[in-house]
This record gives sequence, structure tokens and C-alpha cells, in this order.
Amino acid sequence: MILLDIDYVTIKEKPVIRLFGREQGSEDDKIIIALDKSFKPYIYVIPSDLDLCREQLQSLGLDNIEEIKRKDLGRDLNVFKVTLKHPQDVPRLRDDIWGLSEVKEIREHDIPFYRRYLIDKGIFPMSEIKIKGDLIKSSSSVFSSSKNTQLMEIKNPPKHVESDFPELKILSFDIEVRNPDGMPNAEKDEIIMIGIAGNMGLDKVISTKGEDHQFVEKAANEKEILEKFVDTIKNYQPDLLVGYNSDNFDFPYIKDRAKLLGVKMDLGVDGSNLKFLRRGFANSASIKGIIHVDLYLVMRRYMHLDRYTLERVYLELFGEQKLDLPGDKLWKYWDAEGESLEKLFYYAREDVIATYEIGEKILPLNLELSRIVGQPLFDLSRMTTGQQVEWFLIRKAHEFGEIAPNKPSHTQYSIRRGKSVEGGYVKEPEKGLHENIVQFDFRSLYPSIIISKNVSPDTLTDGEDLKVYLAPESGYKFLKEPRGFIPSVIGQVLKERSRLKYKMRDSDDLLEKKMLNVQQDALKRLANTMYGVYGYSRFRWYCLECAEAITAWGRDYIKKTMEEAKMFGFHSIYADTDGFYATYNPEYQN
DNA sequence: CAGAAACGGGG
DNA sequence: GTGTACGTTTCTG
Repeated sequence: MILLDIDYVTIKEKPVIRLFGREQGSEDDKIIIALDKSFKPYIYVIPSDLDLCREQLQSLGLDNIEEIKRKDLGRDLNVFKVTLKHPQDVPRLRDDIWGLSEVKEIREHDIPFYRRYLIDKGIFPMSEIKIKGDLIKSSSSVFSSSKNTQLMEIKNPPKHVESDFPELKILSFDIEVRNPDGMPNAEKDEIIMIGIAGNMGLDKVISTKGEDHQFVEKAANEKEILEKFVDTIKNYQPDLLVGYNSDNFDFPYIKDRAKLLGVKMDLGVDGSNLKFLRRGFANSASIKGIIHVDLYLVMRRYMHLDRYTLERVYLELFGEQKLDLPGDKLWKYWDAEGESLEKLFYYAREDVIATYEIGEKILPLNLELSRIVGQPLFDLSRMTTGQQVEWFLIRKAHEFGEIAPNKPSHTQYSIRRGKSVEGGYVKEPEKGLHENIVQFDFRSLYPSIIISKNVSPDTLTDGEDLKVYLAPESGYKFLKEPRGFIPSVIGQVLKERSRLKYKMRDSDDLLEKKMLNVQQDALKRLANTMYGVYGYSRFRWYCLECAEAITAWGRDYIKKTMEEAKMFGFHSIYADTDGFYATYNPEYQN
């Protein structure tokens, strides 16, 4: 099955992992919920004195302690893997463990249980997994909402299966509200339309007006609009549901109105309700088993614009202006009926189709990133690129037998935030119109420097070792041997990327070419982000020295290249970080 | 000028 | 939910 979503529930005080997937069969698609009762949470404890520490841990009632060998930034280390009974034991016992005199550090104590599962089992969301188990009847904590939902209990660990892009059922939605006084207020302003569009010919607007209209599904009242919305999703059974600012507008609004009108929002494939997860300052709307992606958040990361309205993003992506009505006047179009109302219907439809098209355009990259980073698409679509890299590295660390560094404390974070790194070399452009220009740029300059100079927190040294790379200006030194953790990972990423690029070049299949292009693009983005995160204040592998050394080498390389080019008659007129423009005049040559 | 508050998107 | 967090711009004292 394709792994779409994952979480855990507690059954009889024990954690049970739930894998949500879809099996694409010949006649009928099946929704699968697979339970794994065999996985237990654990943390790493770095002891001062092994035996004393073990005794102290035991005195806290912790009896599942295993002494194992791991690496900490390349250094061999004996640590305790302490297995607990329930994920919530971790925050409960963390302070007590931390308080023990023989405990030097606790590691990997803040990795959500389901993420731990994905990493440890080596399985990837949006990829194929093989599961073996027994079919079971629905229980009180997990019950099927429809006939084609299959519940099973996993017997053997799930296995990753190499697979292509999954074909997914995607649905987009968008609501319209009648708000005559300022911004919509869910206590009084009714929902007048819900637009829904999908990749299987679905495209409609549910509304209390618009009888016998070609794309409008007439509802008797607002309550029925919401019921029809719920029914449409249940019948269609999308893998993905996309909206635009739906985390903070559409879904919260729907939830409030549904509560007011007594409509059940039991959209989850396990029959559970739409719910909101507090993720810092923002909320995210979550439906069990259906991946809700808020495209607004995704687009803000994907492109650099002054504004990120649906209209602006659509124009940028497709070069087409879409119908835009003034938000504060929509209620007038609604009240006026006739042609105005007709316009409003078209506006609602265009909005939901535009949302769908943006989703269609941007989801492949995010799907691929989800498969590479190895975290659920729901989570990934809400992560900054820095967080995406971090989770990718946490998975790699596990593969490499490394224990991940902890997140910075509040104080560490404040200190880091006050620091900045000198950027790339910039030569202000020479005024005037230049002709006969040549362009020069380095391919993946920063990733290449990280690899060739072995720039990594675990290779940074102040020792007297002669076998080091010496960074310009700052004088930071990096061991030539052994290969650092992050250089190794970037090396893997770039190697895989070049393999895909060759494969892409050799392919005759247009669809395959497109797929491979998305994959290599995802890897490129990941590699390029890895430099930036050395200076990212919340990064576990934060390393200011590394960030400074990289840009210093970068400045050194470009300046030297410009000097070299000058000898051949190239006069540079503008330079920025990893490339420059030059005019060519052979007479300058000497 | 520093620190607090507001903003983004949505209708 | 192994909770608790964004980056930037504008206002306020």
C-alpha cells in the first residue's frame, strides 16, 4: 500500500502505531488502516559513569536499559538506550532523568513517536510499503467509516518497496461567506458557497442559491451545504485535500459554522472529526487518513513574491489573470442576484479550480520531498526548508549510527540569533549598457565547498593536525579525514541527483522524464539548503564556524576566478556569490 | 532606539 | 502530543 499518514493511539495504556494507506487494486481502491502494537518509545542517555548511571536509572523504575555503541559527532560513545512504555513517559520522566548526577545528556527525547517509527523502520511516506498481518474487526478507538476501509494488525515489520510516483486522488475546496461588516465572523456570517474540484472530473459549487445552474449543486440551507461538503469528501475518498489558507481560514470557519448548525465533521477515514493541531503561532487542520495541504504555506516557501494572494500566485505560476472580486463587496453580488450572482458563482468556481491547479503544479515536488525526507506530507508541507533538512539528517544520523544533537535551548537560541555570517562576495554592477557579455557561474558552489573541504561540525578542529583544510580569512580548520557527517550526506544527495539526471537524459518517456526532473530538483533543493542551515539558529547541527568558512571559501573562489579571467581578457562588471558577468576584450589580455 | 505588537492569507 | 513556535515590519513608550 501507499503510506499516506501515520499516528498513534493508546489502547489499554499501550501505544499503537496506525499506518494509513491506500491499496490500488484492480476493481476497487481500498483504504487500509494498519496497527502496529510492537513499537516502543526510547531515548538515549549519555552517562558519566556507566554503572552508577545504570543504578540511578533503575532507581527511577526504569528497567529496560540497553548499553549500546553510537557515535556523537563522529566520536565513539557508549550510551544507554532507555525504552519506555508510553511516548508520554518521555516528557514525564525527562526532568527526573536529567536530574540524575551521572546523566551527562539525554538525546533524541523530542522526536515524535510516529516519526521515530518511520525512521527506525526505514519506511517512507508517499511510498509503497509491504505489510503482513491479520484482518481485524473495528474497535472503539479505531473504527472504519466506510465499506472499503480495511483494518489490520501488523505481524511483521513493514518493509519499504521501491516505487514510482503514486497516483493520488486530489480534491481542492474553497468557501465563500456573506460578510457585510468587515472580515467574516463565524458567529454571524453564513457560508454561502463551497467550491470543490478534483482530478476525476469533479468540479462544482455547493450553494443555497443557483437552482438549475450548470455547476451549482443547490442546497436547501447552510446546514445542507456543510452536509453535502462532508458527503462529497466521504464519497470521493481523496488522498489529498488542498485549500488556500485553509489552515487559518476555511477549515476553522467550517468547523465553527458546523458546530453552530449541528453538523458532524467526521471526515477522518477512521470516522474521527476534523481537528486542529496547535503548531506554534499557527494552527493546522488535520483529517485522519486524508492529507490536508494548505497551499498558501507551501507557495510562500516555493517562490519569492511581494504578496502571496491566490491571484498573485496564480498569475506568477500560469501567467494568467484570474477573475478577482473585491472581498468586502462579495455579499453585494450575492444579494443582488441576477448577473452579479452569476459572477459570484464563476468567481467561486475559478477560485477552487485555481487552487486545484496550483496544487497539481506544486504537489509533485512536495510529494518527492516527503519521500526523501521521510516525513509525512502533512508535516512536510508545513515545515520550513531548514526543518525539512533537519528531519532528513535525523534519519541519516540514525542510518549512520549517530545520535542526533539536541535542539538548542532558549538561551542558546537567543545567543545564536544575535550572530550573523558574512555572505557571498558582491561586486556592484558597473553602470552602463554592456555588450558582448559572458556569464560565468559555479555549479552548486556551497554544496561543493562543503564536500571538497569536508566542512562539518564533526571535522572542525583546533588541533595541531597537519592534515586539515584551512579556511581563508577566519582560519578555521577542518580535518581531511574522516569524512564529516554532513559532507557525506550531501555527497550522497548529489551523487543520487547526478544519477537521476543521466537517467533523465537517456529516457524517451516524457512522463518519466518529468518525474525524474522533479526528483532531481528535490535533491538539488535539499543540497542547497544544507549550507544555509549551518547558520540557522534552531538547527541541531548549527555551526557558525562552518557557515563562515563556507562563505569565506566562496568569496575566495569567485575573486580568484575573476582575477584569472582577467588574464584572459575578461573584465567583470557584476558579481554575486557564485557567479559573475564579464565583458570580453582580447586587447586587455596580457 | 529598543522592545512590543501586528501582520501574513482568507471573505 | 517525545506539545510551546516564524520572520519581518510597524507601532509605542
